[in-house]
Amino acid sequence: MGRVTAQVLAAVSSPRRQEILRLVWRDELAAGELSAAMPDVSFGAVSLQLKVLLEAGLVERRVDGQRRLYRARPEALGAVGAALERMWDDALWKLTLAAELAESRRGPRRRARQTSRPTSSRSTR
Amino acid sequence: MGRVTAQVLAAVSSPRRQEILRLVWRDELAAGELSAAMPDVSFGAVSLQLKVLLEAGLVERRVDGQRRLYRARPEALGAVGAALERMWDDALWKLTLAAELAESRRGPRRRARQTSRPTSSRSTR
DNA sequence: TCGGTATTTTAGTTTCATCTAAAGTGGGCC
DNA sequence: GGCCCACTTTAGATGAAACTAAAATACCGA
Repeated sequence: MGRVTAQVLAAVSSPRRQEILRLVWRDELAAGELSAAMPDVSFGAVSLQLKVLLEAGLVERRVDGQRRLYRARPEALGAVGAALERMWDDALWKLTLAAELAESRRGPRRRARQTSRPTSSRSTR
Repeated sequence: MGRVTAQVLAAVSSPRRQEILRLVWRDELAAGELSAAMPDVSFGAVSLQLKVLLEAGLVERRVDGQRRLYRARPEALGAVGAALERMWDDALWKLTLAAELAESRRGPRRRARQTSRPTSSRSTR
């Protein structure tokens, strides 16, 4: 099991990054697919959070053509990963997720999407 | 075992609060004794962090005369608590703590201590 | 080489956690 | 009451995290 360091705790403490981890916990997703699943933040913001997670060793990246596929590394999270899974299974958690994300917002409030939605690319690969 | 919520993760993610938790992990300490053990922050700052930990259920408070004794609640942290203990045992952690505390500082930089050091009160109780 | 798509990085903005200093609260003792 | 002591809370300051929009980079196919 991976060692839980202060860096790991810091990376996992952000609701936004928890959301990303949940989305790539079992299956890998392209950065754009992740971004599409989180309509309230820009692609750039997602990419920056992925970088944080990558540097903490909490996700791994695989190149596929022009796409970058991300997948969580649960083994890096050890006991904290199990705690996250329990959190996600918890019904109460689902009810409070939106509120927590809203609370955790620090940057400027969103006005419109940066780019037109990624056109559910199915062609590459 | 206590449930690890997003609030709990947020509370343990701060190096300053990790330091506090470590100090009251086994034995209870008065707020002033805690503050004396952390000479680089004011009494007020310690009190505020204790409040955060208290509200997250990670410490408990006991009144003793004019003193407030704090003790960690490891059971509230479940497996994450064990991860913390491992972190504290790690030699590398000790080397990086100071740096992380420095990095995590957000408020104004310290010039002098707010009050004269608590005079190692041994009389009450 | 060119154009399009996918992603990352940069530059600049906003919000909030953390801090300090000082004021406030409350217990204990004379 | 009046004083001191231990602690908490408030008001204000500061810096870093998280964000957006836009520019830069990377890869592919024609």
